[in-house]
Amino acid sequence: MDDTADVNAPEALAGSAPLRRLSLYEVVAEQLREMVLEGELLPGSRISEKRLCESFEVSRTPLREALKVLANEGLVELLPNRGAKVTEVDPREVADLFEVMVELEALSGHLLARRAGEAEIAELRALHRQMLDHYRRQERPEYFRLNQRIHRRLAEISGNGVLLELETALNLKITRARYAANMKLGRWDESAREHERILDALERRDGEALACAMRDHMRKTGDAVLEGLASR
Amino acid sequence: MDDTADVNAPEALAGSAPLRRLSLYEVVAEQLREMVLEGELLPGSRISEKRLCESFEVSRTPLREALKVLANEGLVELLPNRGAKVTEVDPREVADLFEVMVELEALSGHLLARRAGEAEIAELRALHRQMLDHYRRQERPEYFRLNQRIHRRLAEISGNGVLLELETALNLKITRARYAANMKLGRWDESAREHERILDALERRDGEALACAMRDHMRKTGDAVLEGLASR
DNA sequence: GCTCTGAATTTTGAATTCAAAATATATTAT
DNA sequence: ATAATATATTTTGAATTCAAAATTCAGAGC
Repeated sequence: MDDTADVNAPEALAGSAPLRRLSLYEVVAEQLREMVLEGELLPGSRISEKRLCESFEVSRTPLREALKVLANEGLVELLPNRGAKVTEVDPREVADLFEVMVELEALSGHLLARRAGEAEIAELRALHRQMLDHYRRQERPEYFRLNQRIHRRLAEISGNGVLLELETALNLKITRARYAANMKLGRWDESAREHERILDALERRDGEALACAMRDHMRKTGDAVLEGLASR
Repeated sequence: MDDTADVNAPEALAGSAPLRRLSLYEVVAEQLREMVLEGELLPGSRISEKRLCESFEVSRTPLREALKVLANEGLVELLPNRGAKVTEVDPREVADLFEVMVELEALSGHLLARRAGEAEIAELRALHRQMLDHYRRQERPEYFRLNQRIHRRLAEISGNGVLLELETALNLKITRARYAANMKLGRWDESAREHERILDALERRDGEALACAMRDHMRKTGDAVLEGLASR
């Protein structure tokens, strides 16, 4: 307990400080989240508090608080008196997840057709065009990023805060399932065409068509992920 | 730090111990949850850690862990460096809540019609009859309890774990909104008739009708709660 | 040789302590 | 008397400490 020199490293994130009123446990939670999502911490593996404390250079208090947050998000499991483990990706649960997500997307579609402003539709169209550019240039990471951003924007513009929260939360698990299925993004072309359909319906403000398009898109994504999970 | 005699009170919950491997923070979280739901801690009020620690007779560590859990459930808000406050009941958010819940109920209905076993349908019918008994005898608390139990059972039997979790989580906030609207249960008669419709559709295994009935029931509940909230 | 029992060690749960931020109070100058 | 600043107190954030539970490992018994 004495070989590491500086226990407190206050110069850790010095330099630019736009707004860093972040509690320590929030920083740790975000790091952990990423590690779990990207598979750096493998599903099913036990989490040693000591190891993580050392790697993050924080005490156990904020780490344990962060673990509680992650547990509520369903990324880790807290076993009584025996620490935490990363939750397994259960295909059954993933199926349930998509079954719900599909309906949330449909609701989103109905709301969007009613509530989206002209400016917002234009913004989405612009994002869509950008994404297509990346598609043509085969720039996967950028494509993926824009894809995510469009979906988030759609949820935001539907104007229902609860819906946005739920979609965000479920999307966490979906992202994880994707990684687990070794398909950070599958179905480039198909997916792009489905997005086209979504944008079209939105511009026509055809709620029913939009709901169907979004529902379909999510359903197909789900099928692909589940297939990927099955063939491991 | 000296007037209270025993800091550690190990004889707190002695006696019956069917299984008590409950972490302290879980117990505290459950207590807090109840206090917030029942309005014992008023919306908007600041939470003093010291006061609560003393009243619960625990140290700040488990209390703070519990607060983090409640924050994720949306019952309290964590302000950086200035503690926690009970979240306000925002009619706008409650409206969003029901907008989503209505669709989740519809999904639940579709799944139920497909997946419920005969035995489970019989069980639900039995619970329904019991509830009607309490209705006839005007036993409000028992009626309310059965009502809740039926809804939970419906969610369970629909066989989608994610759906069950979401409905449970959202139901927390709905319960809180009900209390805030001073209507622990409104619409006895209407509600009973709607339940009748639900049971009928389920016994006929008419997915469409069941989804409609459940959707309607939730929508009407929402309208009533929102009306109650508006007239405060 | 294997299993079961029982210490020694490690790991977790919870209380306490220390430090920093925020709030309240007092003091002084205008 | 009021307002602004400085100081004291309280309250929160995070590290440390202490105790209890679980795990590991050794040895005895079969």
